[in-house]
Amino acid sequence: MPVSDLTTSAQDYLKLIWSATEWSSEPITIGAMAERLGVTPSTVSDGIRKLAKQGLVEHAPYRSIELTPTGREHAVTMVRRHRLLETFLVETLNYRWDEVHDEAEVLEHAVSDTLIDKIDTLLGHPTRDPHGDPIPAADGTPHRPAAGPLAATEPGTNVTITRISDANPDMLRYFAELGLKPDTRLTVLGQRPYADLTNIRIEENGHEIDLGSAAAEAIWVVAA
Amino acid sequence: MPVSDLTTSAQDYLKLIWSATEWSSEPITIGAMAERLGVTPSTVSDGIRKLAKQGLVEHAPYRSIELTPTGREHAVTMVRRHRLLETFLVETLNYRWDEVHDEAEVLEHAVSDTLIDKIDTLLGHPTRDPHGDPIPAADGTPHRPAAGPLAATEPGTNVTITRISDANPDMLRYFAELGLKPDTRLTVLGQRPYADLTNIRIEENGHEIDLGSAAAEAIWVVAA
DNA sequence: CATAAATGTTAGACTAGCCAAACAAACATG
DNA sequence: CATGTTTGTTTGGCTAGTCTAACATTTATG
Repeated sequence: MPVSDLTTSAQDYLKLIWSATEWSSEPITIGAMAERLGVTPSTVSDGIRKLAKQGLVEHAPYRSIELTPTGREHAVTMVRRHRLLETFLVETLNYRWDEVHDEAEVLEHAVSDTLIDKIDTLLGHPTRDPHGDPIPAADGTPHRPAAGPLAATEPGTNVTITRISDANPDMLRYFAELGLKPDTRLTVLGQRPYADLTNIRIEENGHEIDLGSAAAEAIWVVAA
Repeated sequence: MPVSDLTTSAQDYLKLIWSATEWSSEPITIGAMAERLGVTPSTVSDGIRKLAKQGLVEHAPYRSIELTPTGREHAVTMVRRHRLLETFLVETLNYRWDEVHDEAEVLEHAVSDTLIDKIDTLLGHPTRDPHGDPIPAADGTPHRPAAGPLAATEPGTNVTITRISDANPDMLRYFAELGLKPDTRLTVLGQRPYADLTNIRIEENGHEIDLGSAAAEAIWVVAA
């Protein structure tokens, strides 16, 4: 069964479950899903039960949610669509990287596999989207760089930004103004846990700034 | 209310009603709509009643269907979306002109106004789609060339193809093989109404061929 | 370790789109 | 111009997604 035979909400559920374990590894809860999708927990509970009946997730009532191999395949397909679309919107249609998330969120349910292939070809098989997130290959193999959040990086370390969460467009605009984007090099000057601040220097322009914890959690880095 | 607030089926209904009067001028019937949309008449009857309640169509039971000004505005927006998307798929993503109809049919419900504007800009504000159909401007003004179907053209006339109906992809592929596309010049050699055949010469390559009535109705021409 | 708080599930109701079958109006023709 | 055929409408039923409110289970804590 192709992914396009799933309802759009089933596609959203699978993608969300997969995304939750892309960077952390704690499985997502019904409540957290409801929160992210903007629906009530009862809706998600019901939806998950239907996905389980279709063999796309494993779920015993009141217990955790796991993707089956088939479910994971569909989820990765949706993530691939989303990230290729984001890249396409930026590269080909002159969108800014902070504008593409919502547009891709809708388009990913409407595009055909043919269109995705054409985009992939036109862009030369890109491996990262505009926020630095890896684009899974057509065969579904993901590649997860050994990155961690800026908030958890030791002071004194030289790092390179790998990815920036695209969840909050306002935050993305702020990062863009500061010159923070994938591949930007930073030095972590200090962590002040009680103030929830991370102090960094941006090597490209020498600016020293403080980031709150929401920001320092959204930026993922690897040692330079 | 923006067009994106309508359900996708409402968008389809409005577009279809508008399209029915683009080239002919007989208003469409419930039955014809059902046929084109692949649903039963009862579904359409119900849908039209809802559109009337929203002030998008005028419809007294058992009588004809007319778009209100608001309804027409939304319909033209959808036609504009469809034709710009078709053009974009051909120009930017290397689709063939016979492949784009179905893809655009789905995408037109998912794209934002912003995306349509970006496409329009990228393509340099095109005025015709790959099949020769006029693309309504953003302000909704359509432009309808003084064209008529090839089937109704006097023998001996020199004509230029203005548009080719995109309803049937197989037919489009056949036309493409013959070299029939917008701006191709033809001479109508004869009309044989009882055999339902139109005999033409393609000026570009000198070929003389017969077209059945379905084909000769799908090709619209103007005197050269 | 019993109980309260947090979390998840079920039940019943609503909307939108669709269908089949029963019904109503309009139209076409003998 | 009356009647039968064609066309359109209504009714009741189905699915999918959503909600609220009632209920059940798990977890955390006093």
